[in-house]
Amino acid sequence: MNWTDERVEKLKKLWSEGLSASQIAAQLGGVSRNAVIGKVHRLNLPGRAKAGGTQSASRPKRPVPAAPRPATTFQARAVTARSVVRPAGNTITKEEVETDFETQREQLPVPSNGNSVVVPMSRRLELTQLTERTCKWPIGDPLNDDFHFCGNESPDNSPYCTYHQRLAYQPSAERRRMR
DNA sequence: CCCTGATTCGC
DNA sequence: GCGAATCAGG
Repeated sequence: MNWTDERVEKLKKLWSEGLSASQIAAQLGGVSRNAVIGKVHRLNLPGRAKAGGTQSASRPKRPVPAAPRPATTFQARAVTARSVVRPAGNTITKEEVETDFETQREQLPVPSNGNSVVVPMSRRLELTQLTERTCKWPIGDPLNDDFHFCGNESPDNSPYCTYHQRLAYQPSAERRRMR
């Protein structure tokens, strides 16, 4: 796709409106967010200001020396086999001394028995931010400006999160008597 | 992992 | 000039 005057104009407009590069790329179509960002820079459009000023201080002109693609020319030889005697038939993986940090799972109030009318909070995503694994359940009136999508994580390739999945695919209520 | 913008550099 | 690859940060 070329950067026609029209497209450049739209780019400028959307960028000035604060849309993200990926959002703009989505609207323009045919270009990646990288393309958009690259173009923005080439046009000398103002970048996104970092509020507060805490950042933007460090920015080495040349952070990347030169050695991106080493190709497959190295030999994996660093095998330091620790001779640790294991009980017969017990093959341990790798990690011997491992810092085991706790991963305490937060238990959300999700009663697995019947009475669960818990409506998950939505992430209020905009159409352009939906990805392959975000719930696409619409919320609100599309004509209203507060319209958004659920946006919570959806399993694998499902278009909806586990909650909205049920709403979307409610089995015909009367048909559980089969046996 | 998802996303964001910034930069470099081969094309 | 273009934008993929990459870096860096949230």
